[in-house]
Amino acid sequence: MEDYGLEFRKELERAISQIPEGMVARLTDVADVLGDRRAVRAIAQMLPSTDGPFWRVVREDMSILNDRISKEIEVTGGKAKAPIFNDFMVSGTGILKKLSKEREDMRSAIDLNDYEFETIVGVDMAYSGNRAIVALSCFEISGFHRWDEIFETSTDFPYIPTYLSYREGPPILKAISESSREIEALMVDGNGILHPEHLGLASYIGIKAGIPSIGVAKNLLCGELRWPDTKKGEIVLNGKVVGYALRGGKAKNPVYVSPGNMISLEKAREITESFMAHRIPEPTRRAHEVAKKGLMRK
DNA sequence: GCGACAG
DNA sequence: ATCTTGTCGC
Repeated sequence: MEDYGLEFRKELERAISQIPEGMVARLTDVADVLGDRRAVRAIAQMLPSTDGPFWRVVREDMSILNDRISKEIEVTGGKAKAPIFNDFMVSGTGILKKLSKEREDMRSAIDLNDYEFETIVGVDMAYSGNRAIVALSCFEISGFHRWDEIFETSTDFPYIPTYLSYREGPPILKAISESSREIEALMVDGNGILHPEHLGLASYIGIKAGIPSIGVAKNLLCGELRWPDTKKGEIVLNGKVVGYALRGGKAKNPVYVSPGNMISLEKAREITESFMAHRIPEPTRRAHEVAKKGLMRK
């Protein structure tokens, strides 16, 4: 499978290794080298296990991330007193720019027409360190539960807002291809076309697997929310309705539904609504439980 | 300066 | 996503 996790790490190490002794580099500048400022948190988290002088990376306000830098330069009040290095030599535009373009090219493959299916499979993941569990829970459209399956994998790509496809996409696609069951359609934990580039995890998986998919997220990633009535809200992005906010059961907070692939906005909403006895629709809800339990045993 | 940022 | 105690409500 695409090993973007390793590529991400290698690119980070290549950048860090260029920071000379006596200087520091800003986290945001390092993130820019990799292609997207949104990766700052992921990078900050990865730094301690990165080959090279990772301690020379500082925050925007010059506050240090690692004590080891105080042995090389002056640190006052937790802030580094050293010139900022930002003359990175880079071969390309950064891995995240490349991945962003990959999604942009995939966008034309999204099909928002309706296709028939009698069952839908909820997908979710649970993590424990490097260990990752993918759970699939199949339901009939009528609401009847058919089966559950779990797969053990791993993920190296970090969580970066808007790049979830590269963290959870490969493990999920692997599980789908390894499954011996018939998988007609998917309900994914994450967004479909409700995404800055109109291509979230649900669309990514739906396209790669070639089946209908619906995205259901617990938090709003982007877009503007409009509530014509109290039960259903429209999510507008770039002047278009790309999804709905739905409230299920006695829940105060809504979930955000958007079509992934091979389904219309309205059918994605209708199917999701039919599974909303609780806040989280049943397929995804059950997959979440199954994944969590799968992590426990063994 | 403040808000926003799927899992 | 994960780390985590008690607490409020049905």
